[in-house]
Amino acid sequence: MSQHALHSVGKNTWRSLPCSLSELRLDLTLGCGQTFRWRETGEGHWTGVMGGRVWTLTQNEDTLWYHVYHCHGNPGLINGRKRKTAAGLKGSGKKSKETIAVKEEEKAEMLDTVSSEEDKKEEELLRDYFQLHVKLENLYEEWSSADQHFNHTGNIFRGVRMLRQDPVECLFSFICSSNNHISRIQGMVERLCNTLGTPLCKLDNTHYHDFPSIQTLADSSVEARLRDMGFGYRARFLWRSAHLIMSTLGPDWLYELRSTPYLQARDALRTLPGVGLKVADCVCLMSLDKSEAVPVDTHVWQIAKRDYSCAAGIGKKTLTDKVYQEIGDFFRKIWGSYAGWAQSVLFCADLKKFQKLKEVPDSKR
DNA sequence: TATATACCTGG
DNA sequence: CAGGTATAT
Repeated sequence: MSQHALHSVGKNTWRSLPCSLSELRLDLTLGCGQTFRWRETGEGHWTGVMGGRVWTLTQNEDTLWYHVYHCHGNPGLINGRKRKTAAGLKGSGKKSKETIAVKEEEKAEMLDTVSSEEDKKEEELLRDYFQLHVKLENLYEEWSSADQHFNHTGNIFRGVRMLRQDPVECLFSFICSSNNHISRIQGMVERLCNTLGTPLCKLDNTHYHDFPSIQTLADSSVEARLRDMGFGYRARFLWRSAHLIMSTLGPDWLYELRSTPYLQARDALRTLPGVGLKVADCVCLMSLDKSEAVPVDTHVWQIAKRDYSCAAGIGKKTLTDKVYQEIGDFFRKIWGSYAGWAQSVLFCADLKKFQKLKEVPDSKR
């Protein structure tokens, strides 16, 4: 029997949020390369780590379903206090027969209170992670009326949504992404977590770990260990960035960039080794609330030239800082303050693994 | 300000 | 060559 939760089997352990497929498509949103931590563990079931817990998510037409694992030894925290598990409470309630009735009632109540607090917190964590307060359908409408090409692609690729990721995970994952492809980045991030992250729980022989802390990444042994794990020259970038943050910038520095204006935050990130314009924009867009940040890689550059006849950098071999900025400005002019979100839709639509979605269904031929 | 080149590793 | 960055010219 599968330890990964299946919605068809254990419905009572699942909670839900109303959410349509045009507001969120899990397969596209979790598989388009903005995060490297989610795997499809069952048909339409996505399992990953978020907010220090292990989750499985699935959805149907109008509902997002989620299951949170509360594994033994890692019960999660409530206001810094350990969650009281049903198992723990039962264990302490075996003293005398007479008191059992009362005690059980008290405990049931306590468990209720505790778990409803916990439920609320988990729901909030999920809403925050998927930024559900942002009405994606409305944005698609705006982008579509401003842009014919988006109108076409957006109709096929609905529900591609920016995540609000943890800045530490986002930064160090994207330092791994330079001159690299998704499948290898996924493997690297997985090894990073498995070796240096706090273990959370084990499901069907898969161990889930939290993303390592900056403190852990700043340890002097890290560069060599990562090199041994096949990180190549990125091992040094990771360690040096972590070390710079711990020794000079301070552990809160990254989080404070959430309330710093976009260009200022991007420049700040670029002072870290291994962080250029592209990586800085990814971190800005995907974890620092900068919806206008447009990460321009060679792929997005192609899209600008091919689908928008964008003249920026035409005839140039490499993406200079100047051309990079021009392409971002070009898209911001079309799409406005959520340009980064729009860019991710087109980026997603261009990925090889999603090309099959572009095939017209037989019924429409 | 703008190219060229090296950098790790694996598909 | 791949969803770049740092360095030297």
